Amino acid sequence: MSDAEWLDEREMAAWHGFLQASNRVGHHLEQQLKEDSGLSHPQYEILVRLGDAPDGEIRMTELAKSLITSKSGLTYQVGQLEKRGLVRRRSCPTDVRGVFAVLTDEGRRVLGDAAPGHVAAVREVLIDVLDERELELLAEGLGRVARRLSGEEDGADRDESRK
Amino acid sequence: MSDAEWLDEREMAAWHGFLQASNRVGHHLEQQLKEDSGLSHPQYEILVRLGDAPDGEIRMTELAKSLITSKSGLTYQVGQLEKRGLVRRRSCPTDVRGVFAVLTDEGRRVLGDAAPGHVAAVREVLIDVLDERELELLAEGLGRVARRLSGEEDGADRDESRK
DNA sequence: TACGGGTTGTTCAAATTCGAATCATCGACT
DNA sequence: AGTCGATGATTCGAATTTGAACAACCCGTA
Repeated sequence: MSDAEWLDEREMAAWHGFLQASNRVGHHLEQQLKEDSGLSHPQYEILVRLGDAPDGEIRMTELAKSLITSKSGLTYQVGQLEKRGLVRRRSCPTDVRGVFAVLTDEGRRVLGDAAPGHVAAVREVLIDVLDERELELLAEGLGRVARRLSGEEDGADRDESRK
Repeated sequence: MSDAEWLDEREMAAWHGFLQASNRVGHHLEQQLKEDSGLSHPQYEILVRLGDAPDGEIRMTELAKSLITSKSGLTYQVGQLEKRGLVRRRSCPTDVRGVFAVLTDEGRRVLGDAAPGHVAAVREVLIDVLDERELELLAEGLGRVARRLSGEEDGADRDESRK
């Protein structure tokens, strides 16, 4: 790992690009979603997970872990979605404490309506701006970065660099 | 550009990786900063910009544009920093409406204290996880992505549906 | 000089986020 | 069964973000 204490030209460019892209892309998509579907990005993500899940239902905690929000944040957002009738709560039969978030028909419909536009936006601002090579390495590299931080130590690769 | 309407395997991986990495990295660094320096990431970024600027001062609006926050958000954060004595406000001599945010000596000191740890964290979670090639393409690709969204139309190329 | 459109920064209310505290329950172990 | 530590989800308050509304001001132009 290069020189401690500072970043060289290229490292700086990568970091800056990453930071800027994160913010701008996030912002842009937030707008796009809210404008086109009246959904916030967190809400959209919740619907997507539920849409992919078998029976369209997932336990709250599991949902919170797959997303980035805190548990309380999820409680809030699911509450919002419930108000709009896009999601329903169902208590878990085998564990009284447990709660499933369930995608309603209406929720599935709204998700279906929102998805194409969102995907198009993602393509427009990110995917189509990158070439094959970049896309490939982005997926690989950032995937690794994300995995590192989620498991915190999934031992994926024994890279000794202790910290 | 592949098939409209959806993302193929690799595109999906790139998008997902990007999204996850953005969130996780952002979160992680937020924690690191707050823990080590008592600064939020937005606050740290304000200090950095001011630190790089000549005389350590920048006009509010310009600062808001370089960051991602709204004008009111900046007003709030600068207010917070002012409370801690890290930043001072100075009204612009040539424009009564104008306000400069100025880095104080204390602010410069705090920034100096915070920077090494933050850089180390950035290196740990992002830079050192990527290899040379990835770093190169990340800088280039994401730089392009960010530039696209900031200028909104830097004349790169006419953006018809046909990217 | 006076006009009018655009700028500058702040204030305000509403929405969202987080973390700590809370409450009830689960599960393993004695 | 009975106890104890961990877990699931919510509630609460504090901090933050945003957009709209606002007040004051700049400047080019007639």
